Amino acid sequence: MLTKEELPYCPVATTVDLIGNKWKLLILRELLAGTKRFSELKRAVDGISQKVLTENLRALERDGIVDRVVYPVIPPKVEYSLSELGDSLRPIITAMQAWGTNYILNKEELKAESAPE
Amino acid sequence: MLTKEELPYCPVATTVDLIGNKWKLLILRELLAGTKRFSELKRAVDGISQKVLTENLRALERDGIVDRVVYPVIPPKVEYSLSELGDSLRPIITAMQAWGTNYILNKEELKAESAPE
DNA sequence: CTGAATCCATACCGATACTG
DNA sequence: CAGTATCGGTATGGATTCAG
Repeated sequence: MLTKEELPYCPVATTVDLIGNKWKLLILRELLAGTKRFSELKRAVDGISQKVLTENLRALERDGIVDRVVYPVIPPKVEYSLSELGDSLRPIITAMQAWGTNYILNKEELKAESAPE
Repeated sequence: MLTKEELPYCPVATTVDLIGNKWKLLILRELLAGTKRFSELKRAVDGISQKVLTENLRALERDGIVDRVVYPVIPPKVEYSLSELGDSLRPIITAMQAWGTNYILNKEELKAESAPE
């Protein structure tokens, strides 16, 4: 967890430091839909390797955004979910989802205009 | 009804592809406040190098998010601003700003509790 | 002032092998 | 299944130089 002294003073920069990379944003998208096992996340986040997924989950856990629960069974079962802090990021992902949806829609409209039927 | 997995492309992934990196998000933060010259951006975005700033501005320009206006004067003067599309990203940055502000505030409150005067 | 073009270090990431 | 460790290629980014 970062201490206050290590944090940049700009709120946007603070947020960017914690979740401002491709993989973390996509992992958050998945966990906002609910608790997921490691293998589920691996399947859901397209193109991510096991190593990178692990690294990002560790970072999110360290920063108090993700909770990790290990079930002592065989074979191992580990569940990841958002902490309260993590869930509070929802508006950011929601805004990105809304923008992306619009972007794709407008793109298709333009395509339909320039090449009707 | 289509599930997220069945869609050709995820809206969040689309957004992430266009602006999902540290520098672009910080550049957007600056340009949302208004038109800026290259040197102003360089100064405002802490730690960015000229090369990386140029590369990211070119990418944002290519994607229709940023407008670039060159004034044919000596010394050169180039102004960057958000296009309409770029400005439509405002809710995302605003959400990040709000979250970051809260995060910092809560952090300071915790600190004050654990070490009261 | 803006920016293109180098060179070069290192950060990142995929693949693989191995463990409990 | 979940995770660590290692290796090596690639991408990223910083510093510098040159130019319009």
